[in-house]
Amino acid sequence: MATGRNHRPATSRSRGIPEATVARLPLYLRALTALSERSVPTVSSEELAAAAGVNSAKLRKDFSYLGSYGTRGVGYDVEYLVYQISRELGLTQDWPVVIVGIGNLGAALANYGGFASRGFRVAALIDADPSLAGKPVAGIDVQHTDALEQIIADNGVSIGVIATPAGSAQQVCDRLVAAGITSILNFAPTVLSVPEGVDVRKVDLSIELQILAFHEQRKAGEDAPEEEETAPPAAPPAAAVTKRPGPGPDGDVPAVMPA
Amino acid sequence: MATGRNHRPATSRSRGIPEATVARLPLYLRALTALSERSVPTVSSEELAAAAGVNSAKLRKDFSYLGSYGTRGVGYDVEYLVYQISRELGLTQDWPVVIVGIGNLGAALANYGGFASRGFRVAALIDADPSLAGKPVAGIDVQHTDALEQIIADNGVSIGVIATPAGSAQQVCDRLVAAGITSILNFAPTVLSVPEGVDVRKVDLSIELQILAFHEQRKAGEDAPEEEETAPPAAPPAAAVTKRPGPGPDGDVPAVMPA
DNA sequence: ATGCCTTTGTGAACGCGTGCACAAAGATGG
DNA sequence: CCATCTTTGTGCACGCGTTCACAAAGGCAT
Ligand SMILES: NC(=O)c1ccc[n+]([C@@H]2O[C@H](COP(=O)([O-])OP(=O)(O)OC[C@H]3O[C@@H](n4cnc5c(N)ncnc54)[C@H](O)[C@@H]3O)[C@@H](O)[C@H]2O)c1
Ligand SMILES: NC(=O)c1ccc[n+]([C@@H]2O[C@H](COP(=O)([O-])OP(=O)(O)OC[C@H]3O[C@@H](n4cnc5c(N)ncnc54)[C@H](O)[C@@H]3O)[C@@H](O)[C@H]2O)c1
Repeated sequence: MATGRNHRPATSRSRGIPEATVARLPLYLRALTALSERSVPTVSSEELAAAAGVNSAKLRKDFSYLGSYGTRGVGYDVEYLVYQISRELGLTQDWPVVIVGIGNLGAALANYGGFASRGFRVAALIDADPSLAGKPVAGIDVQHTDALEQIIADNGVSIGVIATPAGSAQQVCDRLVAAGITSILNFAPTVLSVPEGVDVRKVDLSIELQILAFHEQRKAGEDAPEEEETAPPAAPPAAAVTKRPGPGPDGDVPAVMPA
Repeated sequence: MATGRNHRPATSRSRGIPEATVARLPLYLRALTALSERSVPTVSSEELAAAAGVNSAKLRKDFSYLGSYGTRGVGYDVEYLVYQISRELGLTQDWPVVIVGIGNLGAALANYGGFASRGFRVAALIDADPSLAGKPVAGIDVQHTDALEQIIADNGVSIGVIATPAGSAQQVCDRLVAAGITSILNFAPTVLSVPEGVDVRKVDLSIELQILAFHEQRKAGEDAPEEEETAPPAAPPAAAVTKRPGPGPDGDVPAVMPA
């Protein structure tokens, strides 16, 4: 996932809904919404699971955390389930969101229609660049960072999106938190440190690609076991390479430099 | 994660590196690169773990899967570790990447500098819109979808990025796979079905926000324990007769998929 | 060399998530 | 009302991931 991972350890479970289940609820909701638009009245766990790309047993267990909303022998009422999941996710209310850093990515996010379609409303676009201030992006005037605190307070914003360069991310984060933001979606490739009670999720394209590259390399290595490294293994750390776990993934073993 | 979760179950483990560890290696690599640029020679697991935002024991265990690259009493050699992780992730070679769908998001991705900084090279930008063909984005001419297969074959591309609307994603995916792509990063809000051996990771902004909203709602609920449901819970499933719910319950989400 | 101090590497315990498999529940038909 | 069939809801087992805690390893000073 492109999704953040380390969330909250296990402070107090929110009424018994596992984090892994919460992460899948939007997936189910999307599939259910599609069914709803096709006026499908009911759906079985098997069908819905296929549409969401998960195991049917997992789906049923997930739903069991929400309550017994299905009918045995029939399935789940689509409309009813859409409502229940929406309510559980807090989508029956409107969530004003501020986007900070209106560059390439920030502008794309502002233009993204998928925002509004789920109860998220772009309350403001904020950038530190004075030349951007006042200019409209996606129909909303970009505002200067100076007004950040005021905007958040006036609109009761609790969710912020950071799309600034990595170097500014922590600073922006601190200001957002100080202003009352308690949930942050971070696109900058940095680890943000936040006080207790503030949720941070990160989206890091670079990490996703690197994970793909890892598996890609492994696939290639299986097909062609005879692979030679291009660059020399660099200098080992002085004289400390003591042991190696059996045969490495490929033949490359760093040369042990005699002390 | 914003990252996809369900990866490969346990087909054939890459000889000992857990998926969770692989997902953290880029994080370590980023922190190590920063240290390297500051010419820090060695780093302890405690320091590095803090920089990467993880538990130090976890970091040490992660590294133990790669081999014994540390020195007890001292720590890890930064340069050496950078190389080892880069090699493990397959970043010592160049990975040509194609981006399909050069709209708001695709253009932002094309302009993203973080691509090239890790060995990923944008080999081509592809879009179905004829009016885009030939126009330069981020210094690269957009090419029409017709040339997709040829581009992939000519450049030996194995990683593809999908940034088209959801409705086209599966179709684009199928073409990519048929052309030889074996790793896909999907930004479209759809479940892609791919044959065995093809890796898919998804980045879904909407899902991330919904997860944040869930926790946000819970925080609010804790502060105000006396909260009664605002909207009536809609009609229970009741009799599952051929009831066709015309106008859905008021709690129904708008849910309009952007075309 | 020897002893002390720091830090790694890892065994083991634990908790979470996943998936199987099935009993119970309800619908449906006779 | 009963039989049968479908599908839910879940008990249970298993494997993965996380974390603790500590012995071993190495550096460094004496
Ligand atoms: N573009 C992508 O596809 C992409 C992909 C993944 C990650 N990212 C990350 O997202 C972030 C933004 O990327 P981008 O391509 O849009 O960069 P960009 O340079 O185009 O935009 C950054 C914007 O942030 C503004 N900014 C800088 N400091 C600020 C501050 N302190 N307060 C408010 N605004 C500030 C700048 O004025 C600029 O408009 C970067 O951290 C990048 O690494 C981008
Ligand atoms: N913009 C965002 O911030 C954002 C965020 C999250 C997810 N997404 C998703 O990313 C995708 C792209 O978003 P966007 O805002 O860039 O949309 P967009 O409409 O601006 O761009 C889509 C592009 O894809 C091209 N396209 C359509 N069908 C194609 C096909 N079959 N083959 C090749 N190209 C095709 C279109 O010509 C267009 O240029 C969407 O699925 C969207 O839901 C976007």
